[in-house]
Amino acid sequence: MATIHHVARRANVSIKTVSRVLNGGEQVRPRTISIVEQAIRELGYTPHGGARSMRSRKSGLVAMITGAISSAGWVPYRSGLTAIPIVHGALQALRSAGRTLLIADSQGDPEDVAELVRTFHEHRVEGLLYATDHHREVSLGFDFPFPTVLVNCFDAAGTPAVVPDDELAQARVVEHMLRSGHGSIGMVGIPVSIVAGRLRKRAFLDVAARAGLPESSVHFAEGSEIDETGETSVLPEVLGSMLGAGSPPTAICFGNDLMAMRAMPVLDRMGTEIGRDLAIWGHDNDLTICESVRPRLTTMSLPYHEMGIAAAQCLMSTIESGRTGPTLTKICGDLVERESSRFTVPRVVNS
Amino acid sequence: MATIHHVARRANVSIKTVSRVLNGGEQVRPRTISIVEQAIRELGYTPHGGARSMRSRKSGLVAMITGAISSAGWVPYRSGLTAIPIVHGALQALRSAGRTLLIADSQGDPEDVAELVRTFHEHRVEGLLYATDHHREVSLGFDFPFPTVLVNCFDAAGTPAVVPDDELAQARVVEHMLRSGHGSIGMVGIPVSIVAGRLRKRAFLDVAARAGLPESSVHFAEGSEIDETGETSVLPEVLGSMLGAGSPPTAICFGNDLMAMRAMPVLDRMGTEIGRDLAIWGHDNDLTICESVRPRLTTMSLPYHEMGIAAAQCLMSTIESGRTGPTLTKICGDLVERESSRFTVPRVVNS
DNA sequence: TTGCAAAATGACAATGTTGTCATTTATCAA
DNA sequence: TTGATAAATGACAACATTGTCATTTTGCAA
Repeated sequence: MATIHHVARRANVSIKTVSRVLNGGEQVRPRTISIVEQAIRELGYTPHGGARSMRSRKSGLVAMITGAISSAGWVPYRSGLTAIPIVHGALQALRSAGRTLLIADSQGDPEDVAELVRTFHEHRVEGLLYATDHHREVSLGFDFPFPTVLVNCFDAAGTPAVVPDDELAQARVVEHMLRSGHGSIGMVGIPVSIVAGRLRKRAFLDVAARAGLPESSVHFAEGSEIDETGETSVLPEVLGSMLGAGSPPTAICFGNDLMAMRAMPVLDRMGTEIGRDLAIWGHDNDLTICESVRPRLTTMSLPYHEMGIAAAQCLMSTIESGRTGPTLTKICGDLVERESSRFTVPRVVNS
Repeated sequence: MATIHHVARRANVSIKTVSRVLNGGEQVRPRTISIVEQAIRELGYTPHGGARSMRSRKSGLVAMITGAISSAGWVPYRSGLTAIPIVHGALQALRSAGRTLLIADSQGDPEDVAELVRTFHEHRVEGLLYATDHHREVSLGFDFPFPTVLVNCFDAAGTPAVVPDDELAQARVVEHMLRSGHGSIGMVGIPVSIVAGRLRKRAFLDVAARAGLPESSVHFAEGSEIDETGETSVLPEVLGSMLGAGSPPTAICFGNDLMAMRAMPVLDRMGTEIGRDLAIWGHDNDLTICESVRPRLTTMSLPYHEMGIAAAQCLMSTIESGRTGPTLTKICGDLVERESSRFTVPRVVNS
């Protein structure tokens, strides 16, 4: 395989000059550059990254660990898939900066992480992105030998992290409800034991209160886990009591699109018609769901792709400057408006 | 940072002995091994993969290109997500063999591939996995400077490839239909312009014919693209004419779970009740869909995870032996039986 | 003890690149 | 033309390993 020596010989220059052409930045005569470049082309020469990294202490490699791609044992369900846009966003940002991504997943096992870090360190990665499948707190357990940015999670130690802005997202949903004229609103959230559930509940209640809605017109209930399979659903009970209340909501936000989809037949059986009696919102912008149900589901997207980009950029700036970036970056999704939040038959919703 | 020299000095041995301990295989006294290992631990030494690869010409790196993670512009829809289990399977197989995965995606742009290959070559990857988001033919356009295995795709040049066994999968669905006693069966497939559509149609018709079903009891129609948004659906028309035929099917297989899900309200409006008048099957085992609809959807899974494992193993054996593996490996999914293929009220389906 | 084979270890070159510093070549004012 | 300076290039060491081959140590039979 061709080396820098072969190129140098062919171009009749020293290896150092070839190196200069390769790396740019230093002064080389344009004529010399083109001679060297031709030699490179003719020999099909590709520099050896390993040798390079040895001398320059720069590998151009960034690693990513993701319990995101799988939790233990690979269950190809929602949870595993959601974080893929994070990978994609990071990939995109890294590539346009000329860096390459090494990827591995932790299989959900913390012991694995130590081994992965060692492997990455062997390849002299310059930084690490650590992504989880949902917004949660983690504890890394030990020091990484390179700059690290958490994605979709955060830790008590204050490692730089990029997370979704669940509070602002929920606030925007409520504002959308109010702007649409709803005077009594409801939310069936994901459990408050989950970070996103906690933050969204708080924002839902806060914004409603600040808007001056009376307590009797603000309904909150906790739905089931993301992966409930439906048979044991609490939705009939929850929706029954919420819509049977004194001043029932005309707008309900569900904790995620899956829950919203599963609520639809329940509402139907109750005789509550979306578009006539009720407007609904989801969370996540899962297109398989949102574009399939009728009416199509209005939802607040999770900005995973943007989070991946932001995290990669944050990491790269840390690598290049040597200084740690901001501790917590929150990114808010967009409200994707479809039909489920509108009334088909125009009517005055509130007074 | 600690190097092999520091370890050698601390352990009072030569660097070569440390190297031997690191790589195993050669004779070293157990006592020496433990002294060296202790020195390694104390110094927190990690060998430098770059230096290693330079001398030994082995990087331990395998690359993966996937237009799978995104097609142009990142649309976080079904198509992009489906191939993730491939990544996961490959990751799993590679890791247990002590290899690390470099990953990038082609953004759907063939020009990008050339650049990616160059980057990978710089890092001296030992092999490449090339995965697509759906089963299709590709043409690589140029020679890769390392062994390559295609996943979920194949080319005219006969590059080793691992693909889903769409024909066998469809055959199994039909056999399941027949075993369940159905005497008239139907299929609303994905377009035959897609490889999977073509293969499945052929298998559907072949198996039905071989089973001796009269032509009038075998119904095939082509549904829309994967990403149809529903408003322009051909399903009402297709299902109307299929179920209005002379001897209408009591069992229908849809081209994918999404189509099956979208067919449900259509069937409902037609007064056809699943579980009483009709049994249905899907393809893909998309859990978001299959576990959410009622009745839950019986489906033929796509073995992406297994394909990832098989492809990685095929690639590694090529790397290690220097000989190219089998040209085409077909892997069949499993039939996942849920309620949509059963009749709730027991009854004799046929004669 | 001695001698000999086998086991264990070490010295040193080689790998492909970049950094350091010296040297040659070009440019331009006097 | 001549210096003086800047620009361009080169020689050689250094980087962190492993391969080759030589040397030392060990184990064991005579």
